[in-house]
Amino acid sequence: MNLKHSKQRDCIMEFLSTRKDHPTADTVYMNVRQTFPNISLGTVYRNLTLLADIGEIARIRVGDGVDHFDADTSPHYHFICKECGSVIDLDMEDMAYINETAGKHFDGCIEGHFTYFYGKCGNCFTKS
Amino acid sequence: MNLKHSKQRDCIMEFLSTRKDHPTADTVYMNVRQTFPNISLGTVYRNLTLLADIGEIARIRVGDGVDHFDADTSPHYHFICKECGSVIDLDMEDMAYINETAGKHFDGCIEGHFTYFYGKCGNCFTKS
DNA sequence: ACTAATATCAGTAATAGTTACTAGTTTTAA
DNA sequence: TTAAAACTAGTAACTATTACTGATATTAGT
Repeated sequence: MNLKHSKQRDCIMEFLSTRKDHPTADTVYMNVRQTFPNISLGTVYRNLTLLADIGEIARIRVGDGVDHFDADTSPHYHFICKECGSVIDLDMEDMAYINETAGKHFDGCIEGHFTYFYGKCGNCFTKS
Repeated sequence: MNLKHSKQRDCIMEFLSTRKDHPTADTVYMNVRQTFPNISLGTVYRNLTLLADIGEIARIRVGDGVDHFDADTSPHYHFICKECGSVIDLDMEDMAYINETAGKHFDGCIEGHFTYFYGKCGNCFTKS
């Protein structure tokens, strides 16, 4: 896969870098349109997929049926607010050790885990 | 929500109880059609959603873009095989304590977590 | 710089999974 | 027995995503 430079892709990447809230493809689309009014949603999807494939960004699936994207590819856990749906980074150590807990009575090979936490974010918690 | 009895729902529930492999709505549909050849896919979805809402079954989202369903509603973790995609129950203790680990530097309220493990299942592991 | 190869684009159509609508059928409480 | 309401099959609609198409932009080699 021989990459060529693309202004649209740069713009998508740059936008994602400014955000810590793990936007969806649609949010990226809305924002990138301020720079490229004619950009296609397909282009956004194609580039997000491409960037995720080459490891520049991370695709995050939190079970809400929509893919979220994160320019921070360092391993970290996420929190999803049940009220407002926002996806927030958690500051906590890696839990690789739970893979061994899981593997104790399992005959296959456990390579890793996906974990996300849910509840109420700071904002929604103080409101209620 | 006042429930009425329904043969179709019974059949769906009964089929799910016989399976430990967390079928998708489509798999349920295919199998229930052997008893109700004219059952509608919509009916299957509606009843799976209803049963999940009242807590009779669990809806499992493992990030493959398809909802899986489980008649075993006791809390337990799942393993997803990267090769064959099968969803397998894990025999391991609950890890409620990781909620506190996650909450240490977080200002909201952590109520729970979703975790699933991935790798190669026993079958696919011995094959390779 | 020029050109050819090809990655990329915008626009649109197609797909998959799921939910919503509709008119007719079952279930069940009175 | 009956009538309200939950349920059904069939179908249309919806959402998120991917695939297709002909035109455009990028880039390596001259």
